[in-house]
Amino acid sequence: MARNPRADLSFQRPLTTVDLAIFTIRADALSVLLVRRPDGTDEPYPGAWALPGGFVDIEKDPSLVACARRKLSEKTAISTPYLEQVGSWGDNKRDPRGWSATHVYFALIPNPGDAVEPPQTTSNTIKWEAVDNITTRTRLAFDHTRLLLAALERLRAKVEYTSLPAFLLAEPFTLPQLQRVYEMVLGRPLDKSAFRTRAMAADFLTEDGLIKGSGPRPAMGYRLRDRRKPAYFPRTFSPRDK
Amino acid sequence: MARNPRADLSFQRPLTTVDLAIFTIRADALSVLLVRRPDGTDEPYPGAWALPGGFVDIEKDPSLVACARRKLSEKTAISTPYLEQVGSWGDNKRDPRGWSATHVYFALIPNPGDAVEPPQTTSNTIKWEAVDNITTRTRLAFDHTRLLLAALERLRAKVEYTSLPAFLLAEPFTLPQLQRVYEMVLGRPLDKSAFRTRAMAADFLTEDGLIKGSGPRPAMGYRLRDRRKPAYFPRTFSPRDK
DNA sequence: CCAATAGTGTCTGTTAGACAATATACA
DNA sequence: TGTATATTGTCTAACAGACACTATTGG
Repeated sequence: MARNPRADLSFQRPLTTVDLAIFTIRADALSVLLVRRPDGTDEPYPGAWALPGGFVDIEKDPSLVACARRKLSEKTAISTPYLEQVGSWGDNKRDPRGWSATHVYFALIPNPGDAVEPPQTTSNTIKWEAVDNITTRTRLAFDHTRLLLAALERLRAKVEYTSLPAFLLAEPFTLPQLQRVYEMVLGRPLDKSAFRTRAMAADFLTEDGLIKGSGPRPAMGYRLRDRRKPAYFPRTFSPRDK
Repeated sequence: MARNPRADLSFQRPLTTVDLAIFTIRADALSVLLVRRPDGTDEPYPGAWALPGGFVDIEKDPSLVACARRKLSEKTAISTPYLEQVGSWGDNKRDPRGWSATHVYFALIPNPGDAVEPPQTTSNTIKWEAVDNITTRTRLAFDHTRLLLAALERLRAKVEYTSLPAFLLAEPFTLPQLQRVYEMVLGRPLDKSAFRTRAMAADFLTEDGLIKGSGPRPAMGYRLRDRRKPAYFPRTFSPRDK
């Protein structure tokens, strides 16, 4: 009934975009990929840093997730990341070009080396930024600061009770490496023994031989049992004194 | 850069809709509001049951949430529900009228009595359906079965560790009533003593005088300390034998 | 043998769950 | 007083966190 008067579909449609928060570990810190907005007088936020993303192309993109994957591969050449939707944001203010709604995803990729920063990108159109440098006072294009903080909040919340950080490491990795990633994302130290107990109990790792040279004593290397989805712990991490 | 060739915004835009899973407790069961699609040859799924929702009206709706609230109040006359976004779904198949993306919210409202079913709606254009009757074989319009199951999954997941079910009760309510709601949503019994301990420890209730007549011994009535957002428990419910 | 990191063992406080016991209303 | 429900108390197993201890490498 509410749709009847508009069955002709002639009314104005909102702009539809997909934006991505692509996380990885770089320089011993959780980092996110930013791209520079193009210059040009008819472009909003020219030259500003933004999350990678853009309009849904209804010719090229069969779905929102496909659109997210396309934009991800355009920027990183990573084809099998962990990808999860954060949510959507839409109003008449966030884009000066008109009423727009964006669908936000976050991706976790292993430390990408140079796969993400081909030579020409030293021409500062793309960069990794440590998330600790992102605050509400950060000036990203559009409302991307807000979107990024929401993605970060989601990530940190789930890290408390899932194996998500494993997707930020290249395989094989060691348990001490994995623990360091947890600590970087959460911003607090974790007990070694408790961490190992939890990780093994969650049963999402398979042994893959000792890794030498990483320190005085070689550590066991592990691979993920299932790279598609994380394992869930029965409880969250929580310090005793809390 | 990816936006440059389209700076004119002349490309085709997806259809943008908002759909709602409005939950309440009815007839001692968790239920969801369904509306009947209008008849008419130019309407998709004529006469089929669907989640309430529809196109975003960029004239009337300043934002997606505002759009969700508008559609909610059109159907239920409830103005202060608990409202949470579930996510968004979009592809070229889900709506026969074209590439469409929908933003899905779920709402929790107290048992509404007749506020939701005014006299004329006995003309079967709107109904409450127990969620236990919803399966993947249910035939709702569009992909609404999938959307509803996602909303239900989200609700059930959060009920394990939040006070969300309290939003399904009219205030004041008793702890046994609240426990029954938890059990209805989760589909399993909970231990009385453990439930009370958790609820009181979470500190989201305020006493509101004894409620007589609900049984042999009157129970304490409670109100929510904050009707805007739920409390979070430190752990999930979990039976010992699991 | 020492330093450094990997990995394990032990202890203890907390707490959820099971279940028993008590409290309070109405008939 | 009896019955039904509300509310509290007790016991125990599980387990996270703290922290000490052992293991294994290179120098």
